Amino acid sequence: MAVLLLGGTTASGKSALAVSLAREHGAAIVSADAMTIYRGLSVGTAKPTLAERMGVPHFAIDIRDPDEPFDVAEFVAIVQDVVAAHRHTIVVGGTTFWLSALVRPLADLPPASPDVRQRFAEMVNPHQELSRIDPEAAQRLHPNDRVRIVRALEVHAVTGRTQTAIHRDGARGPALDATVAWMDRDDVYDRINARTMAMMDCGYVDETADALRRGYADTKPLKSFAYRHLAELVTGDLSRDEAIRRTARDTRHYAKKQRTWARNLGWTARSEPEISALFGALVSG
RNA sequence: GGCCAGAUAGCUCAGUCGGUAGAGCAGGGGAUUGAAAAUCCCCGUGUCGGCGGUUCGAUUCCGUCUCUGGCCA
Repeated sequence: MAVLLLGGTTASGKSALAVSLAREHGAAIVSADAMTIYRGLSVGTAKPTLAERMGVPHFAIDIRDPDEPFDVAEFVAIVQDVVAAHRHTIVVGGTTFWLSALVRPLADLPPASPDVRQRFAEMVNPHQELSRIDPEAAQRLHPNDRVRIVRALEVHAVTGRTQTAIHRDGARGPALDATVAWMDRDDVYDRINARTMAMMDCGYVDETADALRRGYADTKPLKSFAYRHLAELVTGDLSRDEAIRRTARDTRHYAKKQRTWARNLGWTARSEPEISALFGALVSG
């Protein structure tokens, strides 16, 4: 039984490699991607096509509508199920936080509680409130990082304990027994630029317009850089060139942030042949 | 060949009434424990085109050369 976590910068070619390895060795694939979970958003998320997925069972793709919630913990649970049910598994994707949660398991924190979260989000100075409740967390977090501050307050409100204390208890379960590989390439920026252009010829605009028509304008994926600028193009607030430019730029920034994760997790890039050999050894070992 | 305008950060340019310079874009570094393609923080030394001159001091003024535009021949 082999489990490979294949991470990489966006447009590094990891999905294609994952599929070819899965075909060769009969593995299942779990997509570790916060965007490809959404139905109806395929072009802008660079989701592998049905043809590309052919012959390989894929998981965590098209499992939510754009307005439905999903989080890391659910992702981890999917991975665990798939690993338990299949001989070999490849978890492939660029959502580094999700990948890291497999290797460095999460603490026993409660899931999101929208009502509670909403309450704190409306606070004028949540950071001050957090200083009172969980000083260590407040110290750790920049006063402007409202998302994390509100989350820490939410954890306290729901559990009666501070996030800091729960973190101190340690992980809820063991790390996944898996091998990690990271992919990157020097020309990733060029590939991102080219891919963004190519998406325009594959129905990117129509897909965005369609999502807007269905009332998903304020949902998470439509607010992400994958659709934010395209949405402005559809509504006539942005020129086509500018929408493409900004989308490609944000995608480049995203790749850079992925590199930061990889660096800090100690994941160094390996070539495709190296990764193929690695997985081959895992499968037969 | 003559005249005019430029030459400053990777790019586009601003600016310094003479005290060695800063915006946008691009780029880089970091944080990250159920929103993560989200959210947040930090980062600008560059022969101011070359060489001379004036000056205590020149990227700034003057001369000259080179290059790039434009106009006139």
